[in-house]
Amino acid sequence: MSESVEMYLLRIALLQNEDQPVPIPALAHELAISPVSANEMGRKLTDKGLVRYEPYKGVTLTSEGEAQARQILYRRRLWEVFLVEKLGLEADEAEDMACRFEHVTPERLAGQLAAYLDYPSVSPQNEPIPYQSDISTPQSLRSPRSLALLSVGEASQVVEVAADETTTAFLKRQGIETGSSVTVLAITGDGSLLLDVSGQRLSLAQAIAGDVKVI
Amino acid sequence: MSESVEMYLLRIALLQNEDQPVPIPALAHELAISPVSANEMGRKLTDKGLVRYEPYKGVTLTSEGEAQARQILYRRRLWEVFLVEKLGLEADEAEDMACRFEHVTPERLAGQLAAYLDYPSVSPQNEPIPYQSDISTPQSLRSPRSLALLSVGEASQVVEVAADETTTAFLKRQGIETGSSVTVLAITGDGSLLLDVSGQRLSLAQAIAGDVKVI
DNA sequence: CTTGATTGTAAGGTTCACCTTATCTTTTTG
DNA sequence: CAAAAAGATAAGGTGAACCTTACAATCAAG
Repeated sequence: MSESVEMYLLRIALLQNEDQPVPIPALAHELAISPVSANEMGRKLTDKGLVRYEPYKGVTLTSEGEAQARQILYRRRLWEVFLVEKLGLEADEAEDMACRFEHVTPERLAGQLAAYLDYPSVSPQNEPIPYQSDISTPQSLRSPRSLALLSVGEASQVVEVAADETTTAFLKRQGIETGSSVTVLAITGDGSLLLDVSGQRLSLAQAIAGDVKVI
Repeated sequence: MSESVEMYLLRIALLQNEDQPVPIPALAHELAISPVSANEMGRKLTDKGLVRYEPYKGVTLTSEGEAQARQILYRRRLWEVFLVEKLGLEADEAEDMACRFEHVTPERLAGQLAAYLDYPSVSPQNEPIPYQSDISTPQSLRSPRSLALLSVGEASQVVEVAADETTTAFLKRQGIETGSSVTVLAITGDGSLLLDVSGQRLSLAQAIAGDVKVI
């Protein structure tokens, strides 16, 4: 994987939230590259199976692409920690530098660096560091989103229940609280959901599903 | 300056000893590049004023080229120290990695790294680290060699005394230890040397001179 | 001093990641 | 719904750093 492919993947990962595809022009702008070139690269990445490209919508990382992006981000963040904590750089300089190092850091070395730094969990800017052990939750690169936004078949982990006390307590009794896993089994026309919560079926109105944040 | 230009310069610096031009085929071999390409690059470097190229002889660094090579080597060695001492890599792995980092390390960062490492004077393989302030001693790019190999008039710095304890202690009393400067005043037929060690004269048998490494 | 081995150079090709210009096609909006 | 704006794509180009093949110049050794 070339350095520029890595840059594309990482940028896409950082821009893509809520599973919204990243528009090519936005990507091009971020990477300071012409839209035509970004489009071209978009197709190359598609061929490599790293990205899904819906014209006029944008690109989305495949799980393969996301795994790669995660790796790169992991390296970048570790280097940021090193540069700031050990060498005393400013956070923004550190980001620039880390951006160079991330592309020349093999897996093993990243591991050794992580050990040296005592496995920090966040970068100097408080961004999370995606360790490989988190591979089971590839979506943790993304921000939490509402349960109501999942599509049928998607499985997620609850990270927050932002409802009133009664509702929260009710959901907890149904097995929905921070940390629990849910799978969307069905979505009705009015937006209510049928969930699988550790083997139990649960039906939720959209209004309530909207208060449950998952990653 | 591109990465590959840097690789050429560094390789030339490391191969070039005693001001002998480095033959293009040798350089090509070291860099695992075809002789034709190396020749082409030789001319490019000449155009940039980094190298002097005498056909059928080889290339020699200009002072500009040497300054660049020195910079790169400085970065590489610092990274080697870091990788071995802090991350626990083996010396040869460290060299490989350092070789990647050296090209993405700006001057300022190198300085900060040097400070962090407490300004080491040699790499894990005991190769000298050419700090900018050493510009007056261009031979420090080269590897340590035995004191016995110097010629009359040459001045050098001791980097290692690889002798038994008694000898090492004796030499230390005579002013010969890591860091001291020596000048060869004379060489006899049997290979023994007359040295100047900070104003004092000292005569050494070849057998002993062979154990003293200088740069 | 010629001949065979080195070394150099010319010519043309490849890949990568860019670029511009020009021509669609789709989406958005008045 | 039609026109303007946004986005996609096609075509062709650039420079860097490689490559191979082929031929020319030089050197070194008999």
